[in-house]
Amino acid sequence: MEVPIDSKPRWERRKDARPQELLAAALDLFVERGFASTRLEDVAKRAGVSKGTLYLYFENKQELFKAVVRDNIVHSIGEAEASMATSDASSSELLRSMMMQWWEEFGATRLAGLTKLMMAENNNFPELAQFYNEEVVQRGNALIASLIERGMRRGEFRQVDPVLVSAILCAPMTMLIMWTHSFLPCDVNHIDPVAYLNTFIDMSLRGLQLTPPVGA
Amino acid sequence: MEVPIDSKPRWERRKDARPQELLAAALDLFVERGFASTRLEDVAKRAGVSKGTLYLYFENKQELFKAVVRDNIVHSIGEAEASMATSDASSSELLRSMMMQWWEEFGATRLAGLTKLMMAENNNFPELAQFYNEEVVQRGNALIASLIERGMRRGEFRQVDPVLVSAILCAPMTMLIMWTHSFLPCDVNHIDPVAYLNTFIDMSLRGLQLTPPVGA
Amino acid sequence: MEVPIDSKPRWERRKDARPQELLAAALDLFVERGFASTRLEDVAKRAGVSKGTLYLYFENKQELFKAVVRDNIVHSIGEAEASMATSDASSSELLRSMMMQWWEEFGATRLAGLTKLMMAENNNFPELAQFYNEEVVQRGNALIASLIERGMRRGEFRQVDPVLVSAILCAPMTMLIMWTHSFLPCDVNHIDPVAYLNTFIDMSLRGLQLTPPVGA
Amino acid sequence: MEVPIDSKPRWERRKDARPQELLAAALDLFVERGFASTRLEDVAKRAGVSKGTLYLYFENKQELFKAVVRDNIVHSIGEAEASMATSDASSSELLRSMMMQWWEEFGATRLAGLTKLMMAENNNFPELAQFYNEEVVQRGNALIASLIERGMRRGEFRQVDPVLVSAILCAPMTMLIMWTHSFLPCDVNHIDPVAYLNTFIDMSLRGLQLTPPVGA
DNA sequence: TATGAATGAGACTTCATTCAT
DNA sequence: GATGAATGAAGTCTCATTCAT
Repeated sequence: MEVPIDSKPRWERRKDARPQELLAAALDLFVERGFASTRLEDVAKRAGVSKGTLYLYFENKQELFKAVVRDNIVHSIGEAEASMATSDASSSELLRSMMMQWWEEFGATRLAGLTKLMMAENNNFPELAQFYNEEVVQRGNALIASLIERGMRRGEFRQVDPVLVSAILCAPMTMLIMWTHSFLPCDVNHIDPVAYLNTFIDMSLRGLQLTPPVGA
Repeated sequence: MEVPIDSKPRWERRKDARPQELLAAALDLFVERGFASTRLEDVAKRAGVSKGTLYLYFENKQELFKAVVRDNIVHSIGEAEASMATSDASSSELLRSMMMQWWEEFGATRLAGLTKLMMAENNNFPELAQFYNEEVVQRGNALIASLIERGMRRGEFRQVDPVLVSAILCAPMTMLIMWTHSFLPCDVNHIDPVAYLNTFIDMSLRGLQLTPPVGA
Repeated sequence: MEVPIDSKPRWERRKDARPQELLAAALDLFVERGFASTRLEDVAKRAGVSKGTLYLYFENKQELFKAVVRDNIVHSIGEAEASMATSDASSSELLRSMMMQWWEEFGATRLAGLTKLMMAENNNFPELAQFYNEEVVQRGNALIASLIERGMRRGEFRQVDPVLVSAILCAPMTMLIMWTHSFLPCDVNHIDPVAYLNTFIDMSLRGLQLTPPVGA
Repeated sequence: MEVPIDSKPRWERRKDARPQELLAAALDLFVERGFASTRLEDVAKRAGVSKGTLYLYFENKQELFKAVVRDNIVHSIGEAEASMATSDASSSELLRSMMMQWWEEFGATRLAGLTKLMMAENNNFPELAQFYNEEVVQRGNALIASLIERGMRRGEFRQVDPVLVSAILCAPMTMLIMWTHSFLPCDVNHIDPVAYLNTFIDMSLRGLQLTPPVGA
C-alpha cells in the first residue's frame, strides 16, 4: 500500500486513504458495540491514528456515523435502484432475486449490524434516526413499492396498496437481521435465513398473485 | 410468583410495595428513553423516592433493568395459548382474530415498549436475551406454529413448514412495534397499524390457501 | 462552624453553606485568571469539593459566573438605589458621596475584578455580556441618570441629557478599575484613586452647575 | 525602520512581504475575536498561507500578538504631538479638535480594537502590558497633560493638576472604545459617540474654565 | 430503611504546536 | 522556505455509585 505509485508524497496519499481507514474502523466498532458505547478514541486507535485526527475528517461522532452509513448502505441502494430499472425479468423473479441478493450482499454481512444499531439507538439520537429513515428506510421501501407497482402494471400482481405491501415485504428481512444480531447466539432452533427468505417469498408471491385461489 | 420460594433470585425475594413502584417507574422510563439514556435519578424521582433507595432494592442499573423485563414480559402468552385450544373458528379467522387481538392488547400498549427495548439492548444483556428468547419469542412462535398446524390438519392451509411460517407471520407484528417505537416519530408516511395488519393477514392467508392460484 | 447549632445533621447544613463556599472560590479565581482561563476543577479544589459537586449547585460555568455576579454586584446596586431614594442631601453632595462610597465598597475591592473581567472577555461570551450589561451596566447607568434628573428637577444642575451625562460620569470610574486591574502593576506614575475621583467630581460638578461661568 | 540594523529584534529582521500579510490577517482576527479565541489556523487561512508557515515567522501565538501590537499602535501618537506644538488655536478649541480628530482617525477605526484588546488581554501578557503602558498610555496622557498646562499658562484654564485631569479626559475616550467594542452589540440604548464626546468636552471645558460659576 | 450530597472516571471536542516531506 | 497532516493535553460536563447520617 505504501509503495509510492504516484507522485504524491506518502503522507499526502495517506490523507486520501485515511477516511477509508477511519470509516472501516468505525464500522467495526459501531457494529460491535453500538453507537453510544463506541468511543472515538477506540476508533482512532483501531485506525492507528490519534483522537484528534478523527476530527480532521469528520466533524463529530454523528457525522462519522452518517459517513459510515453513506459509505456502506446508501451507496448500494442506488445500485439496486439502477439494476431494477433495467431488468426485464418477470416481477416475481425480480422480487425474489433482489431479496436474495440483498441478503447475500447486505443482510448476511457485517453491514447488517448498522440496521440493528439504528433500531436499537435511534430514540437516543433523533438526528441520526431522521437521517437513516430518509436515506435508507424510505428509499428501501420506495424501491420495493416500485417493484410492486411494476408487477401490477404488467398484470403480474393483483391490485394492492404498494406502500403497505412494501412495508410488509421489508419487515421479515429486517427481522432476519434483528434475529441474526440479537437472539441468534441464544436461539437453539436456528432458522436458516435462506430457507426463511424463500418460504417468505413463496408465500408472498402466492399472496400477490392475480387470480385468487378457488374458495378464497 | 409461580416459582417455589427458595428458587427465587435474591432481587425478587424482597418484593413488596416499594420495589413494585420502582419497577413501574423504571418500566416507564426504560420504554421511553432506552437503557443508557435513562437516569436512575429520574427513576427514583418518578417513584417518589431518593436515588439511594434504588440501591437498597437493586444492586445496580443492569439488575434493575433485568428485573423490569422479568417482571413484565411473560404474562399474556398463557392466555392466548388457552384461548386457541378452545376455539372452533376456522383457522383463517382464528389467525386473524388472534393477531388483531394481540395488537390491541399488547402491540398498541405501553408494554410493547419492552419488545423494542429487548431488541435494542439484548446484546448488552445476554442472559436476559436468552430468557426473553425462551419465554417470549419461542413460546410466541410455537403458538403461531400450532395454529398453522391446526390449519393444515383441518385441510384449511396448504402444507408448509410451520416453524418458518410462524417466524414469517411474527415478523411484521414485531416490526410494527419497532416502527411505532422507533421511526414513527420521524416517518412522514405514517402507516396505519390496523390497515397494515389487515393487509398482511389477507396476503398471508392467500399465500397459505390450499389451492394454488391458476398459473402459479 | 460545624457546631450543630440547629437540628439539621451536619452534612445537610453543609448543603446550605456549599453554594457560598463555591461562589467565594469562583470569585477568587475568576478575578485572578479571568473567565476562560479559570478551570472548574480549580474552583472545586479551592472550595474543597470535587468537580462534580459544582454541578449540583450550578448548571454550568456561565451560570456559576452569573451567580457570582448576582451575589456580589447586582445585590449592591439594589442597596444604592434604595439609599438614593431616601436621601435628602443636595444632589452635588449625593453624587460625590455615592461615587466615593462606590469606590470604597466596590472599586477598591476584589469585586472590581469582575468589571475588568467582563470588559475583557465579553466578546467571547455573548450571553454573559448581555446578562452583565442588563443587570449591571444598564442599572448602574440608570441610577446615575436618575441622580442627574433629580439635580435638574431640584434646580441644582443645568439642563443636560441625563443618559449621556451618566455615561460620562461612569466612564472614569470604570477606567479607574481597568487601570487598577490592568496597568497598575507596571504603571510608575501611580494615580491616587481618591484624588482622581475627587478631581473628577469637582470638575463634573462645575460642568453641571446651573449658572454658566462668566465668559463661557 | 529607524532603528539601526543590528539592534532590531530577530523577529523584525525577517520582515518582508509575507510577515506583513500575516500581521494584517492577525490584526483583523485579534480585533474581531480577541486573543484566546483567535485560531492560528484562521490567521494563516486569511493570509493565504498554511498554519505551519506562521511558525517560520513568529515563535508562537504570543509573539505574533506582540508583533501586531508593536506594528500598529505606536505610530499615531507622534503625529498628534507634532500637530499640537504648531497650533495657535485657543486651548479649548485645540482640546476639542484633537479629541474629535482622535475619534475619527483612531477611535472609530478598526485600530481601536487593539485598545480594547490590550485592556482585555494584558493580564495574560505582563510584559506586553508594560510595553503598551509606556509606549501608548503614558505618552497619550502626557500629550493631554501638556495641553492642559498650555491652557493654564495662557490663562485659559483654571489651575488644576494636569496629570489627574489628563487621566480624567482620557478615560471617557477609552471607555468609548471599550463600549464600541464590547457592549455595543447588546446595548439597546446606543450612545452616539460624537454626541457623547461633544457633551463630555462641553462639560469638561466648563469644569476647566477660569472663573468659577456663581454660587459654586 | 431511607436519604441525598458527594464523588470521580470517562466521553466528546478543540487547537497550539510539531515535523516529515 | 512552505506545507498540512498529525498529535495529545486540556477542558467541560454527565451520571452510576457510595456512604455518612
